[in-house]
Amino acid sequence: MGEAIGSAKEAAGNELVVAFGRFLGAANRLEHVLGRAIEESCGISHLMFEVLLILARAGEAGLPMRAISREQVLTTGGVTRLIDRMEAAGLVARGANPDDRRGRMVRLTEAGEAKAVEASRVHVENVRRYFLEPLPAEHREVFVEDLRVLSRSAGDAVGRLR
Amino acid sequence: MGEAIGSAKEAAGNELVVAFGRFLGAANRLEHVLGRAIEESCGISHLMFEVLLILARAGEAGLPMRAISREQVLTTGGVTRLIDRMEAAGLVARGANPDDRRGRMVRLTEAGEAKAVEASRVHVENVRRYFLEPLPAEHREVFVEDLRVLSRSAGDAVGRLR
DNA sequence: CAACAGTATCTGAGTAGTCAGATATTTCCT
DNA sequence: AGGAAATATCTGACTACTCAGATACTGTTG
Repeated sequence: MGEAIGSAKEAAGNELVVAFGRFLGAANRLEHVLGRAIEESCGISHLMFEVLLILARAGEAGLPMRAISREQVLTTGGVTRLIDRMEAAGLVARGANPDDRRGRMVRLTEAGEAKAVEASRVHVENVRRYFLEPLPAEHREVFVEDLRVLSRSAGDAVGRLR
Repeated sequence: MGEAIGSAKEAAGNELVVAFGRFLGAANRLEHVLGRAIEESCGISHLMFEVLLILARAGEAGLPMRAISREQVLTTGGVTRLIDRMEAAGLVARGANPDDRRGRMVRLTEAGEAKAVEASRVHVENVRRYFLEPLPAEHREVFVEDLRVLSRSAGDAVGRLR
């Protein structure tokens, strides 16, 4: 029975597909534990952290909700509820969208900005300490470029798939 | 305010950390849509698919539940419930563990094996079509090795972080 | 071997997402 | 302008996880 799977993979795929599968799993687990780490030291979920970063980039005026659901792996309903919680926690504020009265703008509060900075520090530090520094030295340079290509290719694939 | 984040990242990190962050997000989204694709064409969730593969590798005797929660991003409680559903769907069966009467063994049913093969085909085909084939030709070869290093490094990081 | 710490699984309660449908507003077409 | 189709957000009902605590067994240690 193991053979059945093995041969299905052999027939349709190759080394690369298998390596890719393992790799996606590993990346996922890593993001998972990095998210946990932020949660424990900063008290915000991984998704909240991503939203804080998105809003920090957006500046003073903030963004409509829809912009957040587009950048995230979250439905619009999920964004509504996530922003509800972040608003309750004082990290963001909702306001009217002057250009479109269906929509609303979300922007960081002061506390939200502070939390974004704090969580970024923790996150960057974790990535460095637990992933980058232990990386075999001969790979560190090569990876910058590969990571870019991988990110872009993965993004393209996501676009094609949905 | 965008500056605050920017400089926090600059201070603690570098190109690599930023590239890495974008990349992790992209990998995650990709796994997410690949999971969706399987769900739509095979009627099983992403996690069920992973469990099917794990059990297919394990062979006739199956595995104790604990082995599954170790390979997955799932708590033991989550595994109990996932296996409950898979059992209800006829994909796996639970049995006694002769070596340890606290635990139970989980193994694939015939239907589970068939589903594993079916879902593997779909998944491999999706990875090839949407990710690998569009990959710039000059990267395809290089990546096999890099993916391995990345998978291992990510796995190590996960181990260190938790 | 009795007690106790440890491990495997299950379960009740709580939380965070999904989906589908409601509402308000905009956009586009004629 | 008038009305249909599209879009932005919110909500109720549902699902699938987590956490903590219960139960049952195992392994260790004095």
